[in-house]
Amino acid sequence: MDIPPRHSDHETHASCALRSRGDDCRFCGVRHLSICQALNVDELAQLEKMASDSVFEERAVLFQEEDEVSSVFNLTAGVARLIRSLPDGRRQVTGFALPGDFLGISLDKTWRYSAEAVTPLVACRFRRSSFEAFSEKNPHLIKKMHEFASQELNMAQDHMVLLGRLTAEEKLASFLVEMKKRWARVAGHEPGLIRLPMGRQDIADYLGLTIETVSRVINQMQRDRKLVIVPDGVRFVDQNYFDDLAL
Amino acid sequence: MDIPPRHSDHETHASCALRSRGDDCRFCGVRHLSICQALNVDELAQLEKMASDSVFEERAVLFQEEDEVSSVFNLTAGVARLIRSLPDGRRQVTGFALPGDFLGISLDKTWRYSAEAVTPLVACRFRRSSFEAFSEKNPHLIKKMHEFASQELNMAQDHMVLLGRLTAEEKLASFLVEMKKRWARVAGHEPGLIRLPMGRQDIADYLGLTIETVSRVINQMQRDRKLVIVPDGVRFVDQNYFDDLAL
DNA sequence: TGACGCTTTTGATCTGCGTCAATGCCGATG
DNA sequence: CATCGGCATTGACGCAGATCAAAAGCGTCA
Repeated sequence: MDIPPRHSDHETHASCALRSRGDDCRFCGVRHLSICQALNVDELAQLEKMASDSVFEERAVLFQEEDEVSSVFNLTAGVARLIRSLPDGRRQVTGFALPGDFLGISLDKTWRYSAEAVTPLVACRFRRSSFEAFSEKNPHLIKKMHEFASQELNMAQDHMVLLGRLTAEEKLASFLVEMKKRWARVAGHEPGLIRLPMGRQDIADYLGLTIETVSRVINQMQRDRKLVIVPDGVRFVDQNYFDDLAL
Repeated sequence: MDIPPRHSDHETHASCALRSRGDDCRFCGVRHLSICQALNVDELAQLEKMASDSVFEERAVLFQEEDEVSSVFNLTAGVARLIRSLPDGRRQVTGFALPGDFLGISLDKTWRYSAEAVTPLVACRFRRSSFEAFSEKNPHLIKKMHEFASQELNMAQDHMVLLGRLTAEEKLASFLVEMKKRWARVAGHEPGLIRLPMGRQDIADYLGLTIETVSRVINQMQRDRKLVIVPDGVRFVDQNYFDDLAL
């Protein structure tokens, strides 16, 4: 793959290979998953004029907690971790963003979390000011954003139950079932494989556990023939076991 | 006035004494706190025609998880707990609703959590169908609802950090600081008093702890002269202690 | 006034998961 | 191919908070 010249830190602009949206929003692979589903072809064409594809390499920082929101992002390829940090270094991963997910749904002035690329990723980027102006003129886009935010709120509440009331084994089972469901929505995934591109530490910080506990529980599940660990993820052997344990 | 079906034997209709909105939304005590702040007097008058005050007594159930959303509520007086339950009885309190809070912001078809009155409470009630129709015609109301949902999402993410990464002492400190801030916005609160109308079990289920731990930590704080426990709440003695510990 | 029911507090003990430490694994690099 | 650095795994041990149990407080009611 050819690597384009860098513009800032680890960010680059889209080359053909990683270009997911392509040159035409109408043929965007995540259009039906993303907030763009609210738009007709005309509106899509208008929005496209404001968009620029951005490519981030692994570990690149999309934005930091407290930063001003100068751009919002529509993820088209790759995975990002969303992080809240405490002054002493403790971290909570509040979520993982997958293709089709929108970052900046709240239209707040500053980011309340950081986002980092877990894998190389591509995002459709809008300047906040342009995007906000466009949404002002398209109430049904606001409505769609509200639907997406509501969905996120529901997921956040699910996650509160997980963090507050589940055991380590239940947390892992819920996480794996969640990832299985979410990958199933993404075009081009291999059914059966549950991709886990994030490291054990990210999983631990997502589930309110330590890396050691995550490792122990997953490996115990493998020993008990509930799953097999494969490169880049896991495969379920005993789906019922997971369905019974998961939230 | 046409009233939607009741969910609970404990529900009654508003009497003068508990009536908070009164007969005129323009003079509503929580108007400036609630989504109604998005509306001008004309719109307010229209919305008022669709509203009915509902009074719930302590422990009354406003609605249950999985129920169809037939009404949405704008809390005008009192406190509610919002609960997600697991099949085996474990509970997570996902939040406490205070005056000015809106229940039903997501416009989902079914409730994702239950709501129960912690104190006697009054809510301005709208049939979902009417409210949704009204919001369709008033895009700036949708925008305001989106702002409120975004704010809730931020609070939910804060709470994930609390549940996943704070110690019991830090959780209690954060909770008390949060309640102090939230009561400060409600008209008629006594400054200095942090009202805790919810029981220890509710606090425990909110913080992902047991009732015993909540009791022990609060009483230890009192022994250490960080706060004093008073009827219906606590008072801070050492504000710095709480500011340092809280999220 | 005393008995009842419910919530809170307090004490004793237990345990799930964290902490600390070592080892293993694997891809990158010279 | 050997070395290195980052991540994952595994084991031994400790502790924060859960569990179990009992007592104390407190509002209600006959």
